Amino acid sequence: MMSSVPPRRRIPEATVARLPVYQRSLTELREGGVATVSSEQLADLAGVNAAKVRKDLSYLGSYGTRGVGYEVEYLLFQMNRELGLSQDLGVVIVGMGNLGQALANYGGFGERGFPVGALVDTDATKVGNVVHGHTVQHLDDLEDIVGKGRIRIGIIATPVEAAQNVADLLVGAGVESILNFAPTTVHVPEGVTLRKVDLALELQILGFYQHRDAPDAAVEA
Amino acid sequence: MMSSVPPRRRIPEATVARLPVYQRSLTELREGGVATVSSEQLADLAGVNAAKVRKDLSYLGSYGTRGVGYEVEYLLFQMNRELGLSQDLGVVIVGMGNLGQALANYGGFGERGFPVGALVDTDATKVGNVVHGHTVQHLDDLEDIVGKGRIRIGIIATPVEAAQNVADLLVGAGVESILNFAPTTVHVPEGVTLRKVDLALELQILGFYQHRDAPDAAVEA
DNA sequence: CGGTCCATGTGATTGTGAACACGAGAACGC
DNA sequence: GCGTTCTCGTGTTCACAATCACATGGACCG
Ligand SMILES: NC(=O)c1ccc[n+]([C@@H]2O[C@H](COP(=O)([O-])OP(=O)(O)OC[C@H]3O[C@@H](n4cnc5c(N)ncnc54)[C@H](O)[C@@H]3O)[C@@H](O)[C@H]2O)c1
Ligand SMILES: NC(=O)c1ccc[n+]([C@@H]2O[C@H](COP(=O)([O-])OP(=O)(O)OC[C@H]3O[C@@H](n4cnc5c(N)ncnc54)[C@H](O)[C@@H]3O)[C@@H](O)[C@H]2O)c1
Repeated sequence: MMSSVPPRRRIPEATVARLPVYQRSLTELREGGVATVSSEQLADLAGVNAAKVRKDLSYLGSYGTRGVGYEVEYLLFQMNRELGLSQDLGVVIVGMGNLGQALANYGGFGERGFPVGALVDTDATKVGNVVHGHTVQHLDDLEDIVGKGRIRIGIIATPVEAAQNVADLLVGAGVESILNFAPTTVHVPEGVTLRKVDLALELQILGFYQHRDAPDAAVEA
Repeated sequence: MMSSVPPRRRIPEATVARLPVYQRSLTELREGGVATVSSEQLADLAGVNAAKVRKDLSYLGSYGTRGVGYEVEYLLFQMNRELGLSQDLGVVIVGMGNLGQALANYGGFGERGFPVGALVDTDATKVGNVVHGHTVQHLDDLEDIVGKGRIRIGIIATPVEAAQNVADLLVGAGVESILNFAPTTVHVPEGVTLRKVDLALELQILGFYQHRDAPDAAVEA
């Protein structure tokens, strides 16, 4: 059959990054029993300006009502469809150290459509442990784990030295999206989406602006 | 005396976000005993292209040698100066749950010039505990903690409900930079820099592209 | 049923960052 | 000391994102 969703205009990357924020705000509104919302209200909740909200939402289609606003329920449905929330994408976390365990214990991923399907490590003292209901498995079994567990996304929470190797193994096992927490550059083949989260880097950016705004503070002992 | 550092051109935000990546790569090169590096080599290490590296570095000044490359040691010195690494900025982590503890146990922040100076929570069963050498203190004492500890940056690792309140308290205590991990929008007054890290949002972005590239996978049960 | 109101949706404009191409200039060999 | 070679530094061009401004069209009232 034909594709049921006609290929709308391509959605700009910057907009894609904001859609989940709107989605979160809309979900809160729905919980609160709010039926309709204006672009201005939504902008305030999401921390952006109203014009941007309207432009962003327009990429999804014309789901608002002029003079009134957007119906929360309907807009949320359309957004979830566009974001692909209709299907859950299983996640494997590689590296069960401080960070990996915190991530594994966090319930927020499953709630948002990303159930943690498997946990992996190489350390013999960690393999076999149960974390948040999942038994930690060995990296050597990654291919099986990913294949059988319908895993679509990999999270790298290993030390820097192992990151590239783990990424290669994830790709080899069929994972198409990777989120990397190790503070290093990893390369992936085309077709695989990689995003990185570097917490120390975030602090450095904050530090830069603080330094810039008050450079003389450095003088003070 | 006059300002020793003449106000060079304003550095674009996108460049600021990349400088720490270069810095990290340069540090690795220095460890490896490499004396000079070309923009192309550095680009490869940082995962960007050579032209961007040159442009970015040019905002710091002309520290390269044409036909040769950049002297690692000297460039690193200049970069650290620009990034303000000469002075350490103390960090307070608010919320000692899964994530907060993982952050507190992480040694990478101190190494990069951001020593964790204090840990804070409200839960009576957590206050008084020692995590990674720091005694967890109560949120009520935040103002004292920030003032006496020369804390300049606050990290919010509390549940969503508490995030805005904690941010307000941090600002009230004199913190000028905040890194927020709670998946919610928090507002801060002008003059305070806020950055957010939303891990579920990162997964949603990955999920979007995966959904887009293979939308029919949704059909498959 | 016509008029008014009001927030959306979107073309136009402005601003910012990425990519490109090439001139500038330092090292090195002859 | 001259020419060659190599890589930086940067002006220019192109692409994309933010912002603006207003026409559009549905809702609602009388
Ligand atoms: N903990 C934090 O808050 C934090 C913050 C920022 C960045 N990071 C980064 O996240 C990564 C993990 O940090 P952490 O504090 O959890 O470190 P950690 O040392 O506590 O844990 C690392 C885990 O990875 C496992 N491991 C090592 N090699 C592996 C491999 N090849 N395959 C699978 N597992 C492997 C180890 O056995 C260990 O359990 C590091 O790269 C760190 O720089 C952590
Ligand atoms: N754990 C993760 O991997 C993870 C991932 C993504 C996002 N987050 C977000 O990070 C935040 C923390 O997550 P978590 O898993 O550590 O939660 P958690 O429930 O384990 O810990 C929250 C901690 O904050 C403390 N707290 C509550 N109110 C406080 C207040 N007003 N002041 C100070 N402390 C307070 C609690 O006592 C608790 O110790 C949440 O907003 C969560 O959504 C966590």
